[in-house]
Order: sequence, then structure tokens, then C-alpha cells
Amino acid sequence: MKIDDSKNKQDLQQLIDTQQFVEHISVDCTIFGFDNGILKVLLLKYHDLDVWSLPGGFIFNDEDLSDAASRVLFERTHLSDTFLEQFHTFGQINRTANNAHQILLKHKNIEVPPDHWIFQRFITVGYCSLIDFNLAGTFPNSLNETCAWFEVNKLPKLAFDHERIIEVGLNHIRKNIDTQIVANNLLPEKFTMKDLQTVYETVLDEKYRRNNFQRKILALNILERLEKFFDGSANKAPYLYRFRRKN
Amino acid sequence: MKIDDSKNKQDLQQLIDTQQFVEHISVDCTIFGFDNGILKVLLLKYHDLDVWSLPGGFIFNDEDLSDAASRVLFERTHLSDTFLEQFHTFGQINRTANNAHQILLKHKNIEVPPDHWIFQRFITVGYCSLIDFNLAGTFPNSLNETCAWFEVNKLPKLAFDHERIIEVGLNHIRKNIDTQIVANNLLPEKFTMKDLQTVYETVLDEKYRRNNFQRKILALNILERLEKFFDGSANKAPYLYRFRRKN
DNA sequence: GCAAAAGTGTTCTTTTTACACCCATGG
DNA sequence: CCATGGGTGTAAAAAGAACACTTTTGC
Repeated sequence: MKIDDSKNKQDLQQLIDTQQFVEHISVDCTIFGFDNGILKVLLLKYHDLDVWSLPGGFIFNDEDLSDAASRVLFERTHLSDTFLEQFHTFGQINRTANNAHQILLKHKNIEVPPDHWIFQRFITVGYCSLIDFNLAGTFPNSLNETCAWFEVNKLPKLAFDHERIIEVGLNHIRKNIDTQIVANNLLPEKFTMKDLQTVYETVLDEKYRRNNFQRKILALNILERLEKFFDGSANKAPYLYRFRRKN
Repeated sequence: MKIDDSKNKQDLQQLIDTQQFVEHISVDCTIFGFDNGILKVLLLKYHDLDVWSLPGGFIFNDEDLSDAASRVLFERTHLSDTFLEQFHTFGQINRTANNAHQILLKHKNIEVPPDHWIFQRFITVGYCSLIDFNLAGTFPNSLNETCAWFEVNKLPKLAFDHERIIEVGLNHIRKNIDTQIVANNLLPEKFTMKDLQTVYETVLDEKYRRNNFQRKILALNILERLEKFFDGSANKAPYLYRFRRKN
């Protein structure tokens, strides 16, 4: 991805100068998507750092915690209208031990006094979401950083305790897949039962029988059946489905 | 309960003077117990305030979040070795709108500058637990406050957003009753199946059939059967049970 | 012996899982 | 007409709910 270094530095400087954040608290978003049956998580990396991190940020003084999570995600990935769910708050003393911020700022030659709030202890609130992997193509190239998907069991070197956060976030998603699936733009508006099954199998890392899966899902009464979908292959065309408006 | 007013003021003054807390963050504990089939929650009240609040407090700079929750609970209720589970973090901007702290300090004639950290915005992390109601008798009379159990659907006037916190905490307990029951000292070491059934029925607000409940619980394979318990009544004596050590 | 409450056995129902069959589709 | 994959029917198995019967206890 394209990197504009001067803009990058300017943005960072602005962040550092801001006094409008609630100190000691941050949010981090674990965004899961899947690609060809492989579950992936969205990570960011500043150009000159060798560690990746979750899309995270701070809370404005006059902003609700949940709004901050949505804003932070948008600012860093341009994902909008993403349903985010809070899942856990991480508050170990030493969780930001490998101070990535410090290294980054040094690289950028940005002068920050050592008692600056950004170096203080942070407690972070984790939010998670499941989204359509295809939205990946729509991320605008962020000027600040590289944005990429990683398989959940082939993670790169991560900042702070972000590996742990991903682990806990993934557990949460697995336990709450039913609500997550409905609430999100994980699938295109219309999809086949097989598409949905692939999602379940990828997220839960389990296999289901085609026919029983169909019955189970239809019994939930959350789908409406639409027209058939002809993809040109030599077999019976599957129906398309859509999530019902309300319940 | 007995109140020592000068000690009370002294403690508060000390809290206010402390600079060792992580600003903007607090913990609140929702402790549930049950009494004669009624589910209750433990609340505290400073003597001269008319609002009740959850046992809560702040996090020391050199303390893990979860340790802070345990410490805070112990300091305010003298409950020790209580298994606490984090369930949600509350971060609405206006959640501490009805500033109970301010009123309390004014009552006590403690001078605090208006820009003191205690008046700043706070984001609070909720922890919950289910405990044996009989432990209530063992709370030492806290010098600072009154400590009492309230029925979960007959709550008094509460500080901040504590009513909401209780609601979310109770939901969490209900969803996780199986783990909570085992992890806690909710029941005495030895108990009858009926005792356990009463707990389930009280917490979940549902009725079960005696025989089916017994089968369901025994199938979990978490109990070991002990001797019979004779309470002098004219009927067959029930067995006592105990939670198995490991699994 | 009797009432009360506990333990256990049995049936009925519902849900879940497994297997089977038929149907539509493009080449 | 054939291979492929989708829809639906049905049987077997497991789990859950309801009912009945027997046992133990103190009076």
C-alpha cells in the first residue's frame, strides 16, 4: 500500500498534541472475516514498525465508549456502519510493556516528553465484529499504515497483548455466532445456504451435514427464501436467502 | 449498623489525597445472594447519603484490574476469596451525572478542588459473583458505611448508573449459572439436591421438577454423593452432596 | 400405619443426528 | 442421459418432560 510519510508524521503529531482524550483508556477492535474457508483477522502496521496491531485508539472526553470504538474503527480502516460488540476489558499492569508507541515516535523523530499521557498505563476495552471479507477490497489506502488480513492461527508479531485480545475476541465470536451473523454485513444481501454454512464452518471450525444444517437454520425463522441462483454449473440451482427484517 | 463518623471522614480524606490511582477508571462489583428463595444484591450506603451504590473503587497504578476488583470488594465488605467475573464495561459520558461523590464530600465538609480527579469522567468495569447469603452475617460492620441486601426487583435509589449495572450483571449470572455455581462458595460445602435446586430456581426465576432436576445435575458429573442428612422431619432423609475437586 | 418428601423406573414427546431418495441443471 | 449438487422425507438415536411407583422417616 501507498504510504505518504509527511502526512503520516503530521497526523501522529496531531494525536500527540491532543488533550481531549480520556487518559489511561483505549479501545481495540478485533475484526474477523473469512476468505476461502479460512478465518482471518484485520491488522494494521505503521510503515516503519515491525509489529502489527489491532485497529485501536482513544476515547474523546465527550464521547461514549461505544461510539469511540466505532469511530476508531472507521478512522483506521474506513469500515463504516459496522456492528461492534464489546467483549472484554484488559487491565494487566504490564500489558503495554513492549512500548510500541515509543518506538514508533522515535522512528518518526517526533519529540514527546517522557511523562506524556501516551506512555502511561492503558486499560483497553475490546470490541469485536465479523464482517464480509470482500469489504477488504473497499478499504481506502490509509495514509498512515498498512492494512492486512491474517489467518487467526498464523499471526505475525503483535504489539502489546494483542494476541491475547484476539484469542478472547475469537472465543466471543464463536459463542455468539448466531447474533453476530444476523447483525452484520458478513454476507452479501442475498446468499445461498451453502454460503452460510461455509461461514459457520469457518468460524466454528466444525463440519455440518448439508441437510441438517439447512433445517436447523430455517427453524430459526430468520431467513426468507428468494429466487434461485444459477451459476452455470451442471446441477440443481440453490435458492438465495436474505435475513428477515425484524423478528 | 454502627457508624464512627470521625474515622469515616478520615478514610475519605485519605482516599481523596491519594495520587496512586489510575484516573478515569473504576470497578464495581455486583454480588448476588439469595435468602429464602429471593435473589438479592449487596449494596452499600454512606451514612449521610440517601443513595445506595455497588461496592466499587479505584485501581492502583501498580495493580492488575482483576486484582483491584477483589481488593475493592474485600475493603468494602470484607468478603475474601470471592470468585469475581468481569462481565461488562460501562462508558457512557453521562453515567456519573448525579454526582454522588460531590454530595458526599460536601456533607462531610471535606474540601476538594473542583478539578480533582474524583470529579472527572469515570469508565467502570463491572464484576459479578454469586455468594452464599449466609456469609452476610459475617461482614464486619464497616466503619464507613451501611451494608445491606436488597431484592433485585425492589432496589432502592441508586447512585450513577448502578441500576443498569445490576441488570447487566444479573443477566450475566443467569447465562453462566453452571460455572458460577461451581466456582463459588454459594452453598455450604455439603448440601442437599433440594438446596441446589432452590438456588437454580431463585437465580433463573424458573421451576423445575424434582426428579428431572436431580437427573440433569447428576449427569453433569460434578457432584459426589455423601452421607444422608437427617433433619428430624418425618420423611426419607436426602443425601448430601459436594462438588468434586477437579473434573 | 400414615403423611411427607426423597429416590428411582418408565413412558411419552421433542429434538438431534444419520441415511436415503428424488430433483434440477449443463454438458 | 449422466454426473453433480440441492431439496426434502424418514428412520434411528438421544435428550427432555411428564407421570407413577417405591422407599424412608418420625410420629
